[in-house]
Amino acid sequence: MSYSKATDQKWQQKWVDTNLYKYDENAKGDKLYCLEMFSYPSGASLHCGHWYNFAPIDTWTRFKKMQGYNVFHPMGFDAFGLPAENYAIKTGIHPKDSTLKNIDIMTKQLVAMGANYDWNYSLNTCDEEYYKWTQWIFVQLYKKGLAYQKEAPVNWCPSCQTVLANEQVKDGCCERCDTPVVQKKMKQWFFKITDYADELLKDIDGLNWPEKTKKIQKNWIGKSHGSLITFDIDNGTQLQAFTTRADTLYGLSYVVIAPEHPAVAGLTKPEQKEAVEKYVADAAKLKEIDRMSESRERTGVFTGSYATNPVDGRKVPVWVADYVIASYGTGFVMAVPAHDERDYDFAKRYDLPISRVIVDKDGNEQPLPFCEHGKLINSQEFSGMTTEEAIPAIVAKLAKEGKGELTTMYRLRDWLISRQRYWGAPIPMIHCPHCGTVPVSESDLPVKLPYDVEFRPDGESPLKRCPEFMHVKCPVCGADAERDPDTMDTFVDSSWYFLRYPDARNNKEVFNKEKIDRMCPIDMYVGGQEHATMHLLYARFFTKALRDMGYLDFDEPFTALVHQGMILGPDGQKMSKSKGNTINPDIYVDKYGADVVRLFFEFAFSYTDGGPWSDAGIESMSRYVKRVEALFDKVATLSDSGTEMGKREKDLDFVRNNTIKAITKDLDAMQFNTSLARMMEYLNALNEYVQGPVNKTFLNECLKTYVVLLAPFAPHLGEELWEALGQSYSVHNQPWPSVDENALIKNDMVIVIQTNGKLRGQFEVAKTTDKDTIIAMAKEKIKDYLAGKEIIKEIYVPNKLVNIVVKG
RNA sequence: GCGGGCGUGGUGGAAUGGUAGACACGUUGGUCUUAGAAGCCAAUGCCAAAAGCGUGAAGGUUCAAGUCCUUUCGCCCGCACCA
Repeated sequence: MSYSKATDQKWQQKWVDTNLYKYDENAKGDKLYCLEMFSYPSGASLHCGHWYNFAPIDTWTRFKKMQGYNVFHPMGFDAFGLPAENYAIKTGIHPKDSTLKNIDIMTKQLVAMGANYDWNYSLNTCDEEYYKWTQWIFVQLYKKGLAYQKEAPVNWCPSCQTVLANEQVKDGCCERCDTPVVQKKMKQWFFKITDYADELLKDIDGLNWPEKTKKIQKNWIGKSHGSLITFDIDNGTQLQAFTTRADTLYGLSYVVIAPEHPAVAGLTKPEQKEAVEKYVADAAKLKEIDRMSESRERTGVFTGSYATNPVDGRKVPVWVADYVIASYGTGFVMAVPAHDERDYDFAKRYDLPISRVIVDKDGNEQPLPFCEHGKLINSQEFSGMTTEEAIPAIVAKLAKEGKGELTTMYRLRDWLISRQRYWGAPIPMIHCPHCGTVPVSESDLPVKLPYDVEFRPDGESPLKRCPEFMHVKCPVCGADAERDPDTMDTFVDSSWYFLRYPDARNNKEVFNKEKIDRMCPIDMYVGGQEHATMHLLYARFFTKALRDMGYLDFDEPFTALVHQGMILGPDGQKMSKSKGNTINPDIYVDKYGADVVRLFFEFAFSYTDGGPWSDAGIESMSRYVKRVEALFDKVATLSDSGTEMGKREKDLDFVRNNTIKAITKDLDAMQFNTSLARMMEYLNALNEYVQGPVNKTFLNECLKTYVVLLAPFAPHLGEELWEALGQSYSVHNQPWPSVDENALIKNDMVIVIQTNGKLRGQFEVAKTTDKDTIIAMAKEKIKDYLAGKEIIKEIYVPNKLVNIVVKG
């Protein structure tokens, strides 16, 4: 026997011929919906990251199937997106053609991996049959008031030539291409995810997700408790400021408005006009990364206007300064230099008054700026109160005049989903000169993405240059109208794909409600951590919005979540073409077979950590496979020695059952590496057993157990060995072995001897031995250590150890 | 700055407060071979070794600490002018 790629092909064919992985929703067993994040059909082929995500989870789902779960495990493709479009611009190959070709290649490779997906449930987001429903959901969100258009300063990536969502900007740069992002004022479509901020935050606690990911989402949503305070401005208007420190209001020195704030022009007095306009224009030119820079000095200009402090009627100047962000809170803040670092710096720079109104808890004057909570001074009737007492008290006083309220603010902002690019789902909206913006009739969906389009990016959507696409009749009044030329962020496509899988061929509705409620939520979701604030947040929002519209009945899409680690290059660096340290798994599949590559990924690291690729590691798994085969070859030549079930057999049976027990537990927790370590130990025990006389019947049982345990890890080799044992197809339909607890009961136990916690020796005794005897035996064994020492205490941990506490 | 996480042999990595280093890789020696490779056998935390010392460092709790607590250093990640 010699496992190779040919073995893979033999069994892959048989699996297809026998429909082994066909999902039957009526099959018995508890439903288990397990999903890996679907992949983008990129250029060449499945890379190590895909393998590491998919192969171990394939093992896990096989294990769960053997345990009796009715496992639903589909796979699809996140097929829209910029890389295909950029590739098209470079090579002239149409995104649709390259994408469909890549999907075909990747599907073949997933089959070659030995994955157990039922392809009848597959989907692909660039398919009309799919994006029809993406557009349908957009229309439902629009009707529900959760999709709206707004002119706002947005993040613009000059390289990708499109706007980006906040979640797609990292350190002021485009998450995809690392180009510094600039702010641009544009009319764009948003999804009102902020309506769900509170629920998205609240429900995180109930999720079986990695704590870190939960924390990242909580921080991203960023709830903070504070107050809204209304200021009268001397131009007759009012402005609201959000603050967490209403207790410092008596220390107010000035107020600040963000340069992008629409009220800036109205506040600017004629004599300040030139300076303010220049400042606002300069701020607009700044790249996000420069504006965020810590080393930058805080600058601003006086608008000429004054605001009235609502608690004491004093007038304070209104400044415009870019240290205030238009999109957080109200874009207008009260400045208390004595108790805020930023305001302090600013006041120093522009020589604005600084007055202390907070002392520490003990009444001491701390150096300014003092930003901690404390006690109020110089604050009229509130003097002497603590920060915690003063905030509600001051807000209550303001509330009487309608000028204050306690409130919560979120960092989360609405999700900008328009993209000025071609390769995405068109936004199903029509702009009519008479009726305004109206949705496409549902019966007219999908709005098909035209094939022949000049998709060179120039800051405008390529679809704008396609008259056949743009010209349309208004669905309300029938007048000549225009389509929305933008396409949707591809994260929209992936925000609901997991809801489509169970009913992927439904052409009447987005999905059947009864079916989706039965199949969802997803019991186990596996994918990269980089989606913590993007995909995972958007998908939760979609689920809740669809629930509120009555299309489904659950609150959260992903009950449990696991992030696989990352596979690095052999040099320990992140794999990248520019570093030349990429590994193509195909080469190794050809040379060693898919099972060896699977085993390497599963054995080499703990799943959530990942680590560097290693040729030696692959080689070692190949040797393991050869050792397994060698054992089976050897046993085939052995004849029964006629031995009874003696000590050697009992010892082997112990290892067998111990292996079952350990692997059942470890695999459940996705600890593939330790599971395989147990398999190697079991193999070593079998090898030792076959050195001597064998009870062939018993040995065959042990080998059958071995193959059944191995099958989820190495599905092709598993079939081959199962066949070699003369068993009937398929090993993957075998039940997961159960532990014979009797076999784990040993007559003897090993007692460890310690003095003061230090190891001094060990011995074996019968399990029935009583405590006093064991302690006496232990003392006898280590009498040399005890000589001349005083015994203070004797500790016996049942069945485990004796610790003698000594002095001297 | 704030918030998380992680530091264990030459390497990847194991260890419900109870034998640290499972299982592998590598290395060394042996065996086989004309020779090499592969296999197989043995050894392998440090120290020549009895003893002793060992989980980034320093304290503490405990009969017993990689594991719990405090301080500290280093690395990684998330957020960051969020009012």
